[in-house]
Amino acid sequence: MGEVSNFMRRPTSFDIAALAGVSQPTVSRALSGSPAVSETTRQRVFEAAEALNYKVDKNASNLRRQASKTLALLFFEDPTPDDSLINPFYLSMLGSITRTCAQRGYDLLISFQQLSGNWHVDYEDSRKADGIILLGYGDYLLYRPRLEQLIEQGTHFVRWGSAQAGQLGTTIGSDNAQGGLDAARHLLAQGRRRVAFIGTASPQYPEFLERWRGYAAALAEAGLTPDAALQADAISTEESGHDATLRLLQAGIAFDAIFASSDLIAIGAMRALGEAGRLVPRAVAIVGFDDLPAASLASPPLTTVMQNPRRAGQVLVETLLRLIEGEDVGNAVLPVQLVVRGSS
Amino acid sequence: MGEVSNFMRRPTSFDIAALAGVSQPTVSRALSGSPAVSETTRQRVFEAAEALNYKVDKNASNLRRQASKTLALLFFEDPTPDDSLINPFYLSMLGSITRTCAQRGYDLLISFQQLSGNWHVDYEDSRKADGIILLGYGDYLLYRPRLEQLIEQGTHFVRWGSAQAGQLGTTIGSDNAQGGLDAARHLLAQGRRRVAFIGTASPQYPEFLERWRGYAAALAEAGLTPDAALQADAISTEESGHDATLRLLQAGIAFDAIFASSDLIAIGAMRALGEAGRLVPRAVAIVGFDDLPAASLASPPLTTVMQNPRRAGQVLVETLLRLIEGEDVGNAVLPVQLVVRGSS
DNA sequence: GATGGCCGGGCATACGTATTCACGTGGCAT
DNA sequence: ATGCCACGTGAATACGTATGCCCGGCCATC
Repeated sequence: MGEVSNFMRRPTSFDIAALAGVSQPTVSRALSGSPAVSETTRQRVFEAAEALNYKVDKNASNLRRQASKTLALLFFEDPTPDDSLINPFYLSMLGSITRTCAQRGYDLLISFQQLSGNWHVDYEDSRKADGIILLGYGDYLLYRPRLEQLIEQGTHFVRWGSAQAGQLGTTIGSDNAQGGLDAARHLLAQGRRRVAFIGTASPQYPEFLERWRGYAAALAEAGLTPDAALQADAISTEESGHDATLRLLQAGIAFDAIFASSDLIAIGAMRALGEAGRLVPRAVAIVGFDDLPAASLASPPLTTVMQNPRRAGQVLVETLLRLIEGEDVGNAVLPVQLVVRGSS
Repeated sequence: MGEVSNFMRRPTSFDIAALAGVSQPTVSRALSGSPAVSETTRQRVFEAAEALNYKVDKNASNLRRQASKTLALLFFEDPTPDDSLINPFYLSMLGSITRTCAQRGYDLLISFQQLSGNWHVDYEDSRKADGIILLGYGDYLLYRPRLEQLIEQGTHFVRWGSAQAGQLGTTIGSDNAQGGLDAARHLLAQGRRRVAFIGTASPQYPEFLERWRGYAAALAEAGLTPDAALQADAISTEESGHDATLRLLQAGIAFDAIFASSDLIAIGAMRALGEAGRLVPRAVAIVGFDDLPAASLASPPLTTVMQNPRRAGQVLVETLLRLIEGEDVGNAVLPVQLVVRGSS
């Protein structure tokens, strides 16, 4: 009884209207919770929709409303041309972002982009998304022109990055300077005096630069000045951290601590130290940045500056939604927290 | 010159038509590469579209074509009610899935679902997606009714799971039995005779069950029979693996090897062994399953059965697309590979 | 009992593209 | 010169929902 043929085409709002004995517009109003429809009518409509297993056609709905109730998340992977090496920190944001989206009634489109390629960020242009979230440690100089383009087109977007003044677009980021300060202070408080910095202090990577600034400020507090010989360039991969540390070791530079600008770098550094027979933390104390899951699994467990990916995802989504609603929102800086473990 | 007012509404295909001196349908045909339009006309249309920075409105396009060129990816998280603990193995599939989608011209919607909640898989019903990918180690008994529902509705979907006969829906999965066989054979070849199994051999978790079967087969080859005392239940978390191992230790069961049914379990087991002062691999050799990034970072580095997430993602997407196109496709079993490291 | 206001709901239309159908044009063969 | 066909294109319409406008009826007020 009541069995609906599988070969019948999908029901439309007209079918519901007919079954409920109302007009199609009333169906639309009832289902979208318009106050213009009485409770009894709404009830009838809901029952009819239930009976026919009716679902609003989002394409038609979006077309009419000129909004998609969807956000797009764009990951940028740096120059890793092969694939699959996604920064775990971003991945752990992902959960939080999708959840916040869902909670606010938005769907989430996801896409990986090569930073180099001309990313046709068509998502908002083609009305598939109402706004865009940009994620990726990347070379800011490559980013910048694209951001200008987005701004010019009036696209709604937020970035994860260094929320300093002068950044293009609305930017959410951790308090990198504070993190660098905390990390270096901690190492200095352990009596370390030759603290190496592995990462880069170039404006190409504003987040790393901020971390370096915090590090430099901590040194200054202790009456020290940054020593260029104690700094080794690395991007945020385990390999790069390993190689940079190796260069320091081979150059014969004396150091008793390392502040690595990311956990992946720190893990690579620990591997290099291990290979060289330098004990952690006895000979070299080490602090990372991010608090990846792998940080607590390393041996010894890695002291690190924790970023809060859950909070980060929430703030990104909420800021973007406010932007879409036309609010005038500013950048946001999220607190970080030093987590002391065995490596320091 | 040629500056377009920012206040002009988005251009439509009519605007392009007017500029190119053709009709709107011709614009549609030209842009979608229809052979029914001459090359010179196509050229004019492309130039006009370029000039006005025109982008096809996907909502209108999808509505008309009755297809969205979008897939939906559903992650299921087991009973972790808090959040953010996503199985890293799935995350590394994610990259491959999005890339394969992009390559085939599909967008990807993503969503996290609580296995317990009544997941509204409206994506295909509401025409937001043409098909669905289901991902998640989950209690199969909870899954099953939902799968039945999906099948009944005629939804196009593929699952990652145990691709054994009797599974509902098209299923892609690793060769779990072979992996278990390889892992246990390897341990036995090292001369170990008391090989514990940490995981579960219940039909609720068919993938773990398959791994157990491989393990049991290897024991049989060596003339041994599985000893129930050597098996400890665990789900795929570090915590659960730790606790299960602790139970074995406290029960005073003698064992000289562990086959853990996932890397997270293995890492937890190694922590428990470490706390108990049992050396790995001297006292206890251990093999995991998955080859998470963390596996090679553990100390000692974890021997494990590698699943190939890149290949997995590709096969999932390609199978789903063939399903959508009406092809009659079967399950697929992907090969695994034992990676021997320091823990065994 | 008449009138004004209000509420619920119907009519018509807009959203922007894809597709069907039909038409005109040119070339070729008869 | 005429008929046929193929090819390129335009006119019209379909897709399914949301919304502005308007109308009819009900209740309250006088």
